[in-house]
Amino acid sequence: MNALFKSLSDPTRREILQLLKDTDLTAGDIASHFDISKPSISHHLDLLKRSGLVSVRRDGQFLYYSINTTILEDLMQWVMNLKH
Amino acid sequence: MNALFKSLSDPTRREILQLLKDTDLTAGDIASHFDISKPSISHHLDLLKRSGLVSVRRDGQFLYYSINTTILEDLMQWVMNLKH
DNA sequence: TATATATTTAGATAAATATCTAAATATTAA
DNA sequence: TTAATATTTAGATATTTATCTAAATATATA
Repeated sequence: MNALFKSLSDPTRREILQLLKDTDLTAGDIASHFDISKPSISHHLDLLKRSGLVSVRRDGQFLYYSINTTILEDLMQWVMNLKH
Repeated sequence: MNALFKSLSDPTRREILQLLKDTDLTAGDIASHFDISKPSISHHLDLLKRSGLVSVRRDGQFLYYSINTTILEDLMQWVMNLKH
C-alpha cells in the first residue's frame, strides 16, 4: 500500500498513467512525452511496475507498458474506509 | 492535487488520518501515538492542513485537529477517471 | 556476425523530505 | 504578572528521491 501511495505521489508518474489510460505505449513513446531523460523515465516505470500500477510485455525490441487499474481498487477501499 | 497526493504518500500522515477518523484529537494526543518528536508531528499536521485533509480549531491551550473528507472526493474522481 | 535500435542498469549528484533540538508563541492558572 | 502547559517555528542534519551521463543488455536487421 505504501508503494502505491509513493508511486502516485510523483506528478510525472501520474502523467504516465494518464498517457497509458487510452493505449499501451513503449518506454520510448512515454519518454518522448517528457523533457526528462530516458533512464529517468525508465526509473519511474520501474516504480510504477513495482507498485502494481503498470505491467510490461516485450514485443521484439520494444517494451510495451500498460496500466493496471486493478490495484486502484485497494486505493478506493482505503479512501472509502477513511470516509467511514 | 499534487499536495493531496504528496500528503498521502507518507505512512505517518496516513496513520494520523486513521486516528482522526473516529474522533478529533489535539496535536499532543496525536504526537503521543508516535515515537516521533512533537515538532515533526506538527510538521506532518501542517502538510495535512495545507493539502486540505485536516482542519484545526483552537480550544484554549489546545489545538484540535479533525479530518476533512471532502477533499477525498477529488481523489476518488481522479481514480475513477483513470479507470475510465 | 557486426551494427543499429530500444531500453535498462550503474553510479553520481542535486533537490526534496523527514527528523531532530532549541527557541518562540499562545493560553491558562497560580 | 510569573510560571506552567501546549504547540509551533527556526535552523540543522540525515535520508530519500529524482535526475543525469555512461555503460550494459536485449533484440532486430544488414
